[in-house]
Amino acid sequence: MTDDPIFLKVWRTVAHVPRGRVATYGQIALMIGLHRGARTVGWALRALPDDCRVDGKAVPWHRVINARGAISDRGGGGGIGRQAVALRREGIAVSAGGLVDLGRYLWRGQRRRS
DNA sequence: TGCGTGACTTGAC
DNA sequence: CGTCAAGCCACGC
Repeated sequence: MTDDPIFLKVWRTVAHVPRGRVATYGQIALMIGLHRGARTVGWALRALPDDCRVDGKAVPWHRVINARGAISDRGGGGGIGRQAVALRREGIAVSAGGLVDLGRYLWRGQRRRS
């Protein structure tokens, strides 16, 4: 596991996010040991296969959003719309602008300093 | 070996 | 609440 590529760790960590909850890139980064690699997490998700499956497990990439609680704009492919729909489908309230209430849906309730 | 790139974060204005 | 700039990490060429 420690020898596995970063993106593999990211996928596995994301796969641990329970249904109906969301996690931020920074949070995922912290869990895999990258205290400042939120961008790397995004990079890893970008490399995620279309099947969204790793090691036979589905990777809920749609549960990963940025620290503002907004869906990242990956610039095309209509991905954000798809992600918003997927989140609502799990019972997560998503505003018209694609914003999610982190204080209510954030996984494990972990938050950074205020 | 070094530079550019990106689904990010945070602090300032 | 909106935009700007700087920082950080891993990967591909």
